Amino acid sequence: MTKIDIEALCQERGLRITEPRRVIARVVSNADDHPDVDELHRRVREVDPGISIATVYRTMSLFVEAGIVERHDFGEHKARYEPAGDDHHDHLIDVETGNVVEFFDEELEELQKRIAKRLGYDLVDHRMELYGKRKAKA
Amino acid sequence: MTKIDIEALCQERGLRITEPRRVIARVVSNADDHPDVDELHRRVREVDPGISIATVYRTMSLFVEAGIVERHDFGEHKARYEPAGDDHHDHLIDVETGNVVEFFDEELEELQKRIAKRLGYDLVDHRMELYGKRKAKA
DNA sequence: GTAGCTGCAAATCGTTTGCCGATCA
DNA sequence: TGATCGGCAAACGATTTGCAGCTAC
Repeated sequence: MTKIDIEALCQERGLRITEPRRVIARVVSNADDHPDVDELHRRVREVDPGISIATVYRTMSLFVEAGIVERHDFGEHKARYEPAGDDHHDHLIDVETGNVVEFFDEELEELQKRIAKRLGYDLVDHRMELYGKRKAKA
Repeated sequence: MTKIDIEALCQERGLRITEPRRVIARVVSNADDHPDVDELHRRVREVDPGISIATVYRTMSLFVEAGIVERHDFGEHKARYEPAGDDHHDHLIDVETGNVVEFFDEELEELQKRIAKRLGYDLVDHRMELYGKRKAKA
């Protein structure tokens, strides 16, 4: 989905543009789901079987720091990633299938800020996941 | 805070009431913060230095399953616990001190259900944490 | 007495890191 | 060429588990 511009990314931080980084960037860019590291590694190896999982970890950290990828923790004790768009959104996880549905709700965003404020804090970040069961089709 | 009735708990599931369980129950009951396993273990050992961390883990799982303790993951990659009251609440974590503030907001609860519904799901559970920075005192 | 518990240490799982040869600017 | 990289395997931190002895019932 979101194209990752490694060239620019590396340029502006004096990093090298290497084959592994190119491949990993492409894989993440193409992901329209929320793959974990193993899944990313699997996809990466389809392109270049020599890339190690350590490199996937290192590169993902790089991307997260650069702000072009978001790391999530959906309570499975392992990281899941998605390309960071400019659109903020939260997640609803289907408890039966593990599927992740993205959503955005302005009212929710506002409410959160208001709650933080009421408690004497400025909202810096938030984590919000809904866990739901698909409603029976009517 | 919330008194844990191990006698009853063990009774109804055919478990033994042992010294370690008694001690751990007391420590958790007395906690008015959100201790992690190491902290629990430390407190437990003040009462009985022989209790191992494995037992703390095992017993906490027991309590969580029994629904008398809640396990949280505030994004530190380790569990934090609190006695489960009948009052549901969410958490705001002070990003500077790590302090946890509990809060409840009816509007928020409603909104979450509404959002899930809108997406075609019945809300089963939710996780919501606000991360805030204390506002400068006026 | 015996099934269930516990301590200990080893195993697991996701993730990080030290080392050293390989590679890109 | 020389600083970065990346592969490999060892290290790590939280948590779990196998085993063998202990204890509540």
